[in-house]
Amino acid sequence: MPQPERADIRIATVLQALGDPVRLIIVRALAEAPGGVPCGEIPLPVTKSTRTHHLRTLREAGLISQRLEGTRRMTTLRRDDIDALYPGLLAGVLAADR
Amino acid sequence: MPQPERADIRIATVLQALGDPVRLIIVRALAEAPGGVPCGEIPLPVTKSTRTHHLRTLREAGLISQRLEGTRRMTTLRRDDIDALYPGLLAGVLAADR
DNA sequence: ATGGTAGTTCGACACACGTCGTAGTACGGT
DNA sequence: ACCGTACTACGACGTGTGTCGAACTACCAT
Repeated sequence: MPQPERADIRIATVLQALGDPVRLIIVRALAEAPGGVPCGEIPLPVTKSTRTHHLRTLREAGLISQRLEGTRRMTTLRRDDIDALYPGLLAGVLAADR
Repeated sequence: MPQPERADIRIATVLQALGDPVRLIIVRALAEAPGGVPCGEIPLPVTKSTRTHHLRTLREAGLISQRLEGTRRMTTLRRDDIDALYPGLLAGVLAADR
């Protein structure tokens, strides 16, 4: 499950990852559940494989972290890392009405 | 010079516009010059036409505003609008070292 | 063991995107 | 009037991206 260190996270990659409606849904859902969520439980208007694709994009950008838990992949937002690198960014994104 | 009203700015479009290295250079340069800058004066590693393309992307996303001033296009960051819609977002982006 | 649940991987496909060069427009100065 | 400066517009090209279905893997329960 490759995932960048905090020092390797790039702002352009993070912003590009956030700039997709489906991935925004994921990030918003994860922000509501600080303990993490089985990624399959987030309702998304796409198929399983597309879901996997978006989760990989977010993970490789450094926005989320995934750990195996039995047959599920527990997904959490890396809020501490993102807040440390880009203070206010997530708050601004999550505050958006549209 | 089409440019969205504040109410028509979409977070996904804004983030997608910010998720490009060249456009990040532009936004950072504009953030340093609150009064606006002739867009040709920002050093960019691309040709004129590509520069125009990126400026249009930023303008249509609602991030910048351009007004004609003689033969130059004065470009300003719409910081008030973005800060009002997504408080902290620009601060986080601009705080990024990498 | 068997089967079901949860995800990933692999092509494939259409479309969007960044880039360029060339041509065009518009304004200002000489 | 003419020319230079500053940018925009238009196509073209290669690459990246979001989407899907089908096949595969891993784990748990029965």
